[in-house]
Amino acid sequence: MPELPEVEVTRRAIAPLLIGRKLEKVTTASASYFFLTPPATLRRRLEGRTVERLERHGKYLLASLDDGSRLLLHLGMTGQLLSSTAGRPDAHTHLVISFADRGPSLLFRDVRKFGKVRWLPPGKSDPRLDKLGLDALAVTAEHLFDASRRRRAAVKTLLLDQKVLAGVGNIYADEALFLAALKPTRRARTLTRAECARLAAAIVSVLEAGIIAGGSSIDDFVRPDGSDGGYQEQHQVYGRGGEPCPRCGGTIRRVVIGQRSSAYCPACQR
DNA sequence: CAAATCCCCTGCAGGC
DNA sequence: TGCCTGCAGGGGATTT
Repeated sequence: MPELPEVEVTRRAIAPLLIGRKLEKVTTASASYFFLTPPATLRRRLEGRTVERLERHGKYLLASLDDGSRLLLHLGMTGQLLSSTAGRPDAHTHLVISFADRGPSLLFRDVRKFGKVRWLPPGKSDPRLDKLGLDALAVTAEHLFDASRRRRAAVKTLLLDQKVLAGVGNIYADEALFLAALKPTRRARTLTRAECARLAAAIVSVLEAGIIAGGSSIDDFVRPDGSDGGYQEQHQVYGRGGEPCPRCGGTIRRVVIGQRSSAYCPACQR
């Protein structure tokens, strides 16, 4: 499932596929939950435009076009942005963008349709973007400490709240909490400044390692060239409930926190 | 404001 | 073999 590292890996890979190229033809699937902007409007607004920049905000991608408008993309659970050199469009391909230079096209596939695409007129933003908290790569101990003071909820819930921290999802939350030796069920407001410092460092560490490894390829994530990321091989606890803890050998426990499965070592994480 | 719940969607694993 | 159920989960909307 795409989180900050997977979105960043995707951004870096598709930036050269988008920037400076003129969008010639946009092909869309039928209207669905996926399209926040109706397909016909999307085609009309995009065709003929040139992409100038491609930025990441948390788990969102934002492409700036040459008329001042912007294209907002979210990969949801199973979204993939692919070069046409990596595969043909199929029943799960909702968007195909071809370019005036006749080079490789860009495909947006998403099996579960939790992904989103929206065209933003010049000068207009989107509440989804406006609500985002600090980018997770820039997290600090102070930020976590301040944000957690009024929170009775589990620290893991805090990490998953995109209004607090933008980019962390279920995998990297579990991995960061393991690295910081903090139990995911700990009440956020009970964290000390020292623990917040450990947690902030752990978050940055696992996210950067995830980017370097090319993301975590579980479920559907693949890189835009079709290759798998490698970070799943470095997962210490995520998806490993019942297996031995890599640090102490005890058994990793699986619990549900805020409707999400979580894995942690009861001995190592307090 | 925080927190809990439901829902969108599809593929797959497990049970019988 | 095949049907049915439950589960995975980002995040918005709604309710408490």
